[in-house]
Amino acid sequence: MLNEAINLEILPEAGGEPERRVRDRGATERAILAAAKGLLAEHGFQNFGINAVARRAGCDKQLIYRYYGGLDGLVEAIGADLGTWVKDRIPEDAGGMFLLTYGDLMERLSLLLLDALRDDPLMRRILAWEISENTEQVRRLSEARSKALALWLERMRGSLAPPKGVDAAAVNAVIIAAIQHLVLAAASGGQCAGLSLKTSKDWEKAATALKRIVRGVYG
Amino acid sequence: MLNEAINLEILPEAGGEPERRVRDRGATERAILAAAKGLLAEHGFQNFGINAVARRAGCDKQLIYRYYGGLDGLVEAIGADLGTWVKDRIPEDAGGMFLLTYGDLMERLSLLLLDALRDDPLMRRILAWEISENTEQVRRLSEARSKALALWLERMRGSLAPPKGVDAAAVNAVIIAAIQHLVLAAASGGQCAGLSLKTSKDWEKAATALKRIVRGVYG
DNA sequence: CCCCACTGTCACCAATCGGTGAGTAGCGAG
DNA sequence: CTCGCTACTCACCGATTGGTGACAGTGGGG
Repeated sequence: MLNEAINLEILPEAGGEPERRVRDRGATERAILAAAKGLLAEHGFQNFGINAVARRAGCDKQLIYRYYGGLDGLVEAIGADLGTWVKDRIPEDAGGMFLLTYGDLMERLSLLLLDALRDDPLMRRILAWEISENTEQVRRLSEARSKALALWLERMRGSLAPPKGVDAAAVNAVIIAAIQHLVLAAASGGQCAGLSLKTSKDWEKAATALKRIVRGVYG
Repeated sequence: MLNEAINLEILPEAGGEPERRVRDRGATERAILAAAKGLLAEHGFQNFGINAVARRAGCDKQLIYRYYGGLDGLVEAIGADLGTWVKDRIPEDAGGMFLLTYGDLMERLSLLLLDALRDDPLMRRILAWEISENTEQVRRLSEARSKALALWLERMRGSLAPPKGVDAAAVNAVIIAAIQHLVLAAASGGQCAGLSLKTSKDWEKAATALKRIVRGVYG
């Protein structure tokens, strides 16, 4: 009743807006995906639902069920999109750089990852989601993300080998953990463990500390 | 209607349970607080709401409004409780240990923090919450948590001074970030950046890597 | 031309949410 | 015993959730 009244009032002549949704499935699918990604990036997974996505995409939620098979399928589609993260973020000249030692490499990689995460809200939200929930939905997404990350690292690593006597896998995991948490904490609270992370000067300090740590283990 | 039916079916004789809630405000308040903490620890902040807490506490949600002024007040009460975290977790003999260098201290602190977080589900959930949302609710909680942590660190530090030429605050923040993220990732996905974190053997590897990192910066 | 598949819309469902106002039950003071 | 305070419960509110079935408009192929 109410909805009817509102629609009748708003729809017929909304000031020369696009008079009617064009019948273009592809465009609609893209709009839905974009809406989902935007919603996730801007507001996180808290109020992420069918209704919200449909509202933002400007279409009926029924279409989400039809085209993606529901939220799960939509999330999976986002995960598939995540594969492009690598090539969007990789500086292609990485191979041509003068990375003499494994320490050089890891220092550079750490800072690159830090910056990449720092200006990728969607990836951050997914990361946070991954940490807060453990549903099948999230697990799929997480898998896609971690695969993208692994690919990125692998590609950057090239032929450089880690120093012997160090469990590089474990050490790198710890370093990556630090980077991810720093970025997440900064994005939500502006600080981490008492260290403010707002201004670029703050970030310089953090980056310096990170470099020092990497150099400490890898020389 | 439905609720009525269910209540009539379950409440009157649930196998010799306490026949009736005793009129004891203090006990009820404690029950509510415990329910909230348990709910948060077990299922996270996702389905954390008035209804869920009241259901678990076995009382009407109205009481939560009356005694705590709603969810916000309840969360605040949880935050206040967090102050006790320190004395529950601190090995009191810490001052008597042979911590000769700042590196010794930080190594020990790192491992202690790692273990403390590893078996404190509530603290982990709060940490995750802190990272995923930025409401006033969470901010208060976060403040309480970070104060507890700071107190803990301060108490452990004693009179040992960090080495000169190192931004200890920043470096420690990075280390703490790493620890927190490792524990969070492990608790939700069982791994971090490809490093499995399930068995105690896995954790030994992580701890070794962490030690190596700490020693790398602080010698 | 008509028909049918496809795109999109709408109305409705049960369930749950946070929140509130009104009422009941028990205990202690007078 | 009665009164009144307090602990507690209940019934309801509007809003929103995920989900479904029926319908409308359109365009292309027979």
